[in-house]
Amino acid sequence: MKHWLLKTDPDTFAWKDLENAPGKKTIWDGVRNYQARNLMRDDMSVGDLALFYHSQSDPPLVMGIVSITKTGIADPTQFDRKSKYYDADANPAEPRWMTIEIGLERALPKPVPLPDLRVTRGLENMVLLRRGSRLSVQPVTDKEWTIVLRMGGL
DNA sequence: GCCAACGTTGGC
DNA sequence: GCCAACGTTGGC
Repeated sequence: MKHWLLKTDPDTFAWKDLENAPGKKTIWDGVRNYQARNLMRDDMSVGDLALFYHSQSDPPLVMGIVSITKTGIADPTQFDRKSKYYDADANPAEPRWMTIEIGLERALPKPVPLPDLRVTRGLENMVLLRRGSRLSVQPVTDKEWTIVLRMGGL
């Protein structure tokens, strides 16, 4: 089983939105970056776990744990003219933007602030902490996973 | 609000 | 194929 980190701007979709979603599940739509897409399409499996991270908050926080509940989903927003993620070049026969469905596993008892991650030994190479890192879907090593969960009170 | 870093677009 | 211009992300 692999571990991941999913970044989201809470103004767009927050942890509480996941808590309120039917079945506490959601399609992870709107990702428009090829590297992120490739990770979701090629490397994620049902049952993998991911950290749910709020960017653009003060401070940015790791909020909780989600699981990958479905893979190989064509992001419906690419075909939706009314969506801000609409892609005029997307072809329904060969969808460009593939995504996943996630389900809530559990909230971290203590959400972990980004500044704490930055000063924690063992996380020096975490993708999230790399300079200029903007990737919204990232791999997390087993070691990093264990450290972050412990910081979060698990 | 600022701005560095990054990804994409498009002219050549 | 190069690279300048542009738009976006996201920490601060």
